[in-house]
Amino acid sequence: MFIGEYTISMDAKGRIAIPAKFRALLNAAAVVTRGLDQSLFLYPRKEWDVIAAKLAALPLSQANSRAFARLMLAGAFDIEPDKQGRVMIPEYLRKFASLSKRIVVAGLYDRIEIWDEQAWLAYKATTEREST
Amino acid sequence: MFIGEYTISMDAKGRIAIPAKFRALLNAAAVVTRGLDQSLFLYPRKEWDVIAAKLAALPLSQANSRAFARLMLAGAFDIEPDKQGRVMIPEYLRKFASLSKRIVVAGLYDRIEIWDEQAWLAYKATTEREST
DNA sequence: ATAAAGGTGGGGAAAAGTGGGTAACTATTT
DNA sequence: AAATAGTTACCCACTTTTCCCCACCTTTAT
Repeated sequence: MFIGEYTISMDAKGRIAIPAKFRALLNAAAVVTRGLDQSLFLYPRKEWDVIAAKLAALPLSQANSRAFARLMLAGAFDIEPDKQGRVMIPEYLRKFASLSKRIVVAGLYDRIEIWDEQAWLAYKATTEREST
Repeated sequence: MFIGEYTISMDAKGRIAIPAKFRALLNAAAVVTRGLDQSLFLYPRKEWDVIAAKLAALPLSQANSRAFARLMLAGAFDIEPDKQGRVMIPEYLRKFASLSKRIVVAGLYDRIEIWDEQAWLAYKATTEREST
């Protein structure tokens, strides 16, 4: 199970080092895709296969579920860590999540989310404010 | 069952020594999370698994339940005691509970709470005043 | 009173994270 | 088809963090 939040940095080449705790659970094969709230979702290959099947099964009749499925399926990208355990995030996904140097990687049970630090802090601040 | 209240200290490396009475009940696997009122909750692995499964089952499509699950899951952290029975509290959780050197660890039936001593004393003072 | 167990502090080795040079590979252009 | 430019990934070097281990101090139990 993925839990916890880590602040790491993305280098000039668009590489990020997946935290060691997560790396162990990915067995060297994962899929990144566009997520919700300006974040990226990263799934282990096996999980992704299940998710993709579910997305494909969503009713075509509803505009919002169709849009959601399209967002995630079309944006998906296979990644493999290099020998140092780092992964390359493709340019279009970096742009989608407006990733800059400081990145937050969060474990959310069956997936990992990748955020720009600023966006993450802003998101946390607003949700904390709302829930009090 | 966790009972009792202990005052211990956190060292410069962010480590705290879980009281021996509690350590026995954790069987070397636990999860810390953001608690209520500026405290942290520490659950044995089994207890946590139940909570996490519930959080993961919340609908991803709804913004508020998504936010709740995010904060709770990303805020959680797997801890393993070192050979001396101490655990490292990650920086973001230390900050969340404003932990400084003096720490209070309290047993609350199925979980352990971790407080900064000042916050604990302040909390106790107000609740005692209110209940008389 | 003495021994044993629990708590505290810190040095140092190992692991994780970071940055950048360079070779290999792809694609595009002439 | 060859040349060039651009991208990818392997490798090395360096910094930071984590964790193991030892030493010592305090408390509890016999």
